[in-house]
Amino acid sequence: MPKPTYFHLSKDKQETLIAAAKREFSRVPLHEASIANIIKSAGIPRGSFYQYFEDKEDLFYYLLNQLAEKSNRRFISVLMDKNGDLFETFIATFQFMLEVHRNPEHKNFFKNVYLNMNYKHEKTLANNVYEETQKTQYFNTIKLIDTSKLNIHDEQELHHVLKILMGVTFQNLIQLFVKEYSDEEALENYLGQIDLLKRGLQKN
Amino acid sequence: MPKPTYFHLSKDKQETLIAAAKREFSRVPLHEASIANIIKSAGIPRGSFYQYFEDKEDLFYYLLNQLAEKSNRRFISVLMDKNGDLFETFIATFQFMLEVHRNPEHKNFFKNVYLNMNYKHEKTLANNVYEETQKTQYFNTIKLIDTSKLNIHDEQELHHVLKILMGVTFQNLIQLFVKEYSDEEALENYLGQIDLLKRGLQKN
DNA sequence: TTGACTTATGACACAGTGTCATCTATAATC
DNA sequence: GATTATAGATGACACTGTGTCATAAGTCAA
Repeated sequence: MPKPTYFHLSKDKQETLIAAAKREFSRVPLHEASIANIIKSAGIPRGSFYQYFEDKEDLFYYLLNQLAEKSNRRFISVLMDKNGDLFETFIATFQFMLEVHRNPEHKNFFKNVYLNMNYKHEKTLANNVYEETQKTQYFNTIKLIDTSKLNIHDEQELHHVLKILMGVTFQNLIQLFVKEYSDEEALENYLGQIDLLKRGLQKN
Repeated sequence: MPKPTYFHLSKDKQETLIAAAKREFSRVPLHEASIANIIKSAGIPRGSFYQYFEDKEDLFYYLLNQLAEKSNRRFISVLMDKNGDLFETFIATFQFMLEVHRNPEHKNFFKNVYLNMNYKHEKTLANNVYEETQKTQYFNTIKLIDTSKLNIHDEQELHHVLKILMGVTFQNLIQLFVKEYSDEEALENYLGQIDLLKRGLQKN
């Protein structure tokens, strides 16, 4: 999290900084990004940067979290629209992600995020809110799921299902950038995998 | 790949270098590792390093690939032992991985690999051989799979199944380090997820 | 006006990278 | 055996980037 000083800045200055950061993180992935570029682009001195953030990563994950929050709020609202149908929700979310990632404003940023997706990135994208509210958020979300359509016996298995769906979804988003799939190809692959997951991998 | 000069070195010197690299990559993940430490530990001058490798990453992926090759050869031999049963093979491989990762010789190296697992790491671990032989390798492997037990209709779906199983397996290995699970807990979770995958996530 | 506190600033020390001119060893040719 | 060509070794150096810190500048309450 940014230091308190950052939050004392005017909304204007905050946004200038975030915009500069996004520009740099769209140019190159986190580990290649340079603070020098961000401050030059934001027009602030080096010392100031360290008044606001611990380091590069602090800023990056703050930015990523902001974007993730939007997606997660959307995920929840879709889940409600679809009356708790988890598969429909994941598919609609995947389609929405395809749109977001095609948007020039976000394209390169997400490309750099997904091609360098690691545990910490994924966790940030998957958990929208900071620690205190995390558990509550999780329980609120799973309460919305219609478990009657799922082949599960307990909450543990529901958790497994979410893990699997999340994993497959991220994997497919990564492939989108790696293989440079068209939206149609990407969706076709994703639907194929979701379908396999639904009906089971083993012949009965 | 290392430069030709590296392969002209004596086996002895090659191993010294690899050992030094492994030491450094066990200490910290790739992006925090320093060439300065590796050369100090291997006792070679800085200039020599660049005679042998493009950069840090070149050395890292060469090392990771070496270890991955071992695992993949093992995967294939297990697949044959299990008469092409993909689920049994993945489970046995997962168990073997638990053992490998508990081994002090490898533990910290793999911890750094898995906690910073990204697309490129995963690809290296999943494809044992360098480009020329990759496709052949893949086709040889899938020929060993007993597809009669799988709920699939074509090769495309077989590919999906492999993607899904790989993804879930890596996810669980990452969790092993993130959550610091015991081997028993890790295996229980993995078996739970594989079981769900086999029987399908949707109630029929 | 003063003191206490917060924020701003850029020079600086430090760490690490990749290159290159120069030296050394080894092999090939006459 | 002398000479030339080729490959390899070496470490000083230029460069890029990080995080810190002493100092300056605001801000606000008493």
